[in-house]
Amino acid sequence: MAGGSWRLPKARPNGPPYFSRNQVSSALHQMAVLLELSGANMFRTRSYQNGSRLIGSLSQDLGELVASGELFDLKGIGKGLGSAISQAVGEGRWPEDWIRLHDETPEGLIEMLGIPGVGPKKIKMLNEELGVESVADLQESCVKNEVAPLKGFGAKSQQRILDGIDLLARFSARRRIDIGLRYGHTFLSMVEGLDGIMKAELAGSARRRRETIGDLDIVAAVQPDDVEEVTKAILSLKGIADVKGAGDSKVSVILDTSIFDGGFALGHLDANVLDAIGGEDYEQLESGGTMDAQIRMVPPHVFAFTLAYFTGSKEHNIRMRQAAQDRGLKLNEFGLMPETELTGLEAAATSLPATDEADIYRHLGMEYVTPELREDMGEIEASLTANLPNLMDLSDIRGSLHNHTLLSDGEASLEQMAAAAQKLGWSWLGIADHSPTLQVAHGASAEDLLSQHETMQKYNKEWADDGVDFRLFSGVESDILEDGKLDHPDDVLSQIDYVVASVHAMGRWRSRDESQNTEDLLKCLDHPATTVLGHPTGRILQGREGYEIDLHTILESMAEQNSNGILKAVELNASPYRLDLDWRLCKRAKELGVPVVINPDAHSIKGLGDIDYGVMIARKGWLESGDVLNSLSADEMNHRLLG
DNA sequence: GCCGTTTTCGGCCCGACTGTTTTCAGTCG
Repeated sequence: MAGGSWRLPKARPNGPPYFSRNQVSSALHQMAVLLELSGANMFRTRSYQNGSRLIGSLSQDLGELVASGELFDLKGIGKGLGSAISQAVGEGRWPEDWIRLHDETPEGLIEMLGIPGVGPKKIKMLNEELGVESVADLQESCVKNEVAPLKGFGAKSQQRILDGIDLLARFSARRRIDIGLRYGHTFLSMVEGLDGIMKAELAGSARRRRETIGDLDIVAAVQPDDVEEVTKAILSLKGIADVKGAGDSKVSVILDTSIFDGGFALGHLDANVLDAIGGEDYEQLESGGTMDAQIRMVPPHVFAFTLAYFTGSKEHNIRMRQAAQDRGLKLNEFGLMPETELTGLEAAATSLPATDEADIYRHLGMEYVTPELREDMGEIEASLTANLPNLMDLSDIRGSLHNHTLLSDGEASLEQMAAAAQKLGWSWLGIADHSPTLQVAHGASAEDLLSQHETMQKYNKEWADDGVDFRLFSGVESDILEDGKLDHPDDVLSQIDYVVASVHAMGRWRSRDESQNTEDLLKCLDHPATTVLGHPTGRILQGREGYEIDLHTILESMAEQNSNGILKAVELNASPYRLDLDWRLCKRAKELGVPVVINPDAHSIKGLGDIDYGVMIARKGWLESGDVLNSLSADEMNHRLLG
């Protein structure tokens, strides 16, 4: 969710519209959390949450929706939210009661929501009874034994809160997808190998390929008679640092890096990324990191239902349940059945059968929805009308445009990178080393750039003569300077094949507002040499927010140029630290007809492998092979770049 | 706060777990 700061977004100076989609979405999200803390009706809270999601994923222009009054036609926006948003966007003022609620709520209470087992009701009570206003206050109260005597609390609750605070302090709960999947696949293969496990699969956000993963969910099919033995076997597996609980159907553990035989290493990081995540200290944190995992054991005949349920998302599940209700059925983790007095596994005896998840969708008149798409972002409707995309996959990749060599801050030579790309089965590779302004990355001079271009031409000719289906394209990752200017003179840029234009001066860009940043990027994209917009928001996952930018406007402008036959592609930076373009906007780029190019931003041979994460996110963003430049042959790519 | 053709009130997805209770509230996914 957008935000980070818990103040209501500040109005632009020159409205209307005074607020962007992202800002309104962020304000609604903040309100939902604050309302929850104030003890408001949970359904009211949910309305704000739904509103936040809805506005955040709008493709239409919010200013126009407000001006025309069509805002009120959106399902989920009624009189209350509609007039609040209209006033904010039209006049630049948030409603008085929103401002008041912000002023009245200590920020520490929001932080307290992160403690496991502590929710809004308990926070409210702790605040009212003990005057607790922050995590630190709460810790102190627990130590002084003030919490246990409170009604509804007790000695165990108090200890659990203390443990939770400890956990919170050690590391924020979510991990990047590369780390999460390494833990997930390693642990899954260990569990799969145990006697009594008939089959097992990764569920949850890892299976949905979210960019960050909270904890691992594994669903396993086990005969009821074997559960006890299997539980024992799981608990004796390597890599388990702590056992949080082990019941009849669920084992909950904390994994640490001892699960990895060969130790745990990070790949090469560019200086910008290192800077954002706190340099070497972070590596320490990383190697000391842990990951929570839950294994749920169910009888084989309910496996598909449990897998679907724990794959989520929560929002997707809600829609699925409604679809079941529409057919007079009830859907839960045990089955899909007529309404009955029975509950749990007993009720499941009356369930329609499902050997896999596709059966569940089929019973509801839907096409199978691949896990990546289960976010309630239009997949339910597409599934009901048989309009789901035919998603791309790794085998569609034939090259990528944004990679580095020794010429700037890469670790491998041009020759090594080319050989590695060929080994991957690619038909082409684009090299885009840094431009001079980015001194921290040893940005290459114009002379060096052009000399490397010559070398590539020479290799290309040799390959062509030998009948080798491989070609290098020479580009540059140009910094975007003041006023949207590029970092080399036009006569240099015109000699190479393409330009990836990226923002690196994060300090300056983050200190400016959305409209200024957007304006500069639009100017840069108007430059005839600019082909690709690199890591469009500059975000580092778990590290820093990107600069503010109206990507909808940017993409619309790029769409217009493409429709005039001018290639302007948006990068999906595949580094697991970035995954920028965000998957939610991949779908928008596709709708607009803006080509996406998945780029590993490789600084080493190994770095090329990050393309995998890019493909995961591209799939999550509904992309088909025809939506990405990576699927083009070398000849087609040559034609798109050079006409 | 939103929704709706049995519309202006009474619903809003569902179940497990935990710790606190003596029949349940809060939290979580």
